[in-house]
Amino acid sequence: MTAIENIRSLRSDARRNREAVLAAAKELFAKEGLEAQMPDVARAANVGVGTVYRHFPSKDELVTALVVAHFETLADKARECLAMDDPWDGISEFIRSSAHAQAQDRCLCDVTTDRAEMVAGVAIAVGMPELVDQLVKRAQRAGKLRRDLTWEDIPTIVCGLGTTTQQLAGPGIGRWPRLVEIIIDGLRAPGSAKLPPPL
Amino acid sequence: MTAIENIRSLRSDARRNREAVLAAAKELFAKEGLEAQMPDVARAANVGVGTVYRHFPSKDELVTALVVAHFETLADKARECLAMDDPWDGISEFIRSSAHAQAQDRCLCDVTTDRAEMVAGVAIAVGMPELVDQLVKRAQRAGKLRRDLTWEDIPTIVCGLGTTTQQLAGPGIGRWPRLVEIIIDGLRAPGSAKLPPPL
DNA sequence: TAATATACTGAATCATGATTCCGCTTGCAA
DNA sequence: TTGCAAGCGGAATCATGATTCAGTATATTA
Repeated sequence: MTAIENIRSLRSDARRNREAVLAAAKELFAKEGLEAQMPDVARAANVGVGTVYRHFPSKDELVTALVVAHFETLADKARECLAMDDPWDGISEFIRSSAHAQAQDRCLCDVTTDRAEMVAGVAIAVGMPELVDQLVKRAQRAGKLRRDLTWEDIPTIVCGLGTTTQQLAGPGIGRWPRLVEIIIDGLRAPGSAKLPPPL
Repeated sequence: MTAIENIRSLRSDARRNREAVLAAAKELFAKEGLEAQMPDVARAANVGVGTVYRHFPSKDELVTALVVAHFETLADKARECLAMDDPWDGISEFIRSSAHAQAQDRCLCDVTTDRAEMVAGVAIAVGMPELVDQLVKRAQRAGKLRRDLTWEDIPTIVCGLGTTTQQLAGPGIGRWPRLVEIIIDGLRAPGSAKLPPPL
């Protein structure tokens, strides 16, 4: 059930292959979403299907591994944002960067829809809720963020933006980062500074 | 390729069955998304699989029929909103109601991701772009809506909100309509009226 | 009400993709 | 340098779910 236990104990070639599979999977799933096929992952990693399965007993486990990696990175980003001087820059930057990550990874989008519980579990495991809550509270204390926002609203906003932003991109590609900014701007506390009305 | 041509020319039982299939499909797909299975649709409609296929040559066509129905309704809603006295009430109400519709229909969410071109085609066919553009321009002329918004931004916002709103609902169910309001509020033109800061 | 074109049913068939499995390699400890 | 446990490859197998089709039923119409 569980994937290979201790990576250190792996034979050198096995370790190498494992990395190759993860890298290939990350890229392929990002591009094609959950639809990406195991044989293709194997091919992309220059490895047989069997090898993929040796390291990740099922497609699900492989996907989960990717999600875990993503959230670990995201948690780092959150800590980084928490350390920024300006609390507003903190959350806004966090939202911005997670939305971008989401928008660049089709699999992440699919997964928040089709494997919601798994994703929630991973997010909790890396301490996301606390981190985001801190980002939110901090910005609110500073009077920069709308008071009626909860940390739970953040993933919803991020996923929503990232997800559709990516799909509907076809016609208006390049326009979506702007949309992210618009939404972020809309989250400011009513009184707080706002860019002057454009044009 | 095309489904049954002239509904009028159908035998009475055929017409009845067709309706039953559509109704069953609408409900089932809304609940289970694109994953819903044809045999289940048949069962739900009290009909054999063969009958489903007689009316809709493929799952794709069935789904398309549902999407068309949805957009026809949405276009009506848009026209209705265009007729409202206050231009701001117009788009905001339109956004609100489409987001809700989206949030209530898992299939709609799947489809905007997996069949983006088809959806775009249908939307264009019912005249959505023009309608939304009018809603946007009208509100902007009245100074109520951010000037940096394009009609293309609206579907992105609506789909994003609706989609994730629905999935991540588990924990914070009941909180999502509020989120829609927050986003809508963020779309106001910088100067225009805004509710006083809550609490 | 008889003839027949329409429609219906659902078991059987197909297609797609995940997963297994077994004979062959290869890193590495002795 | 050997021995062999750990790994590998990839054709074969399974599972799932869409789609077909041959036999049967029923509106319709003359």
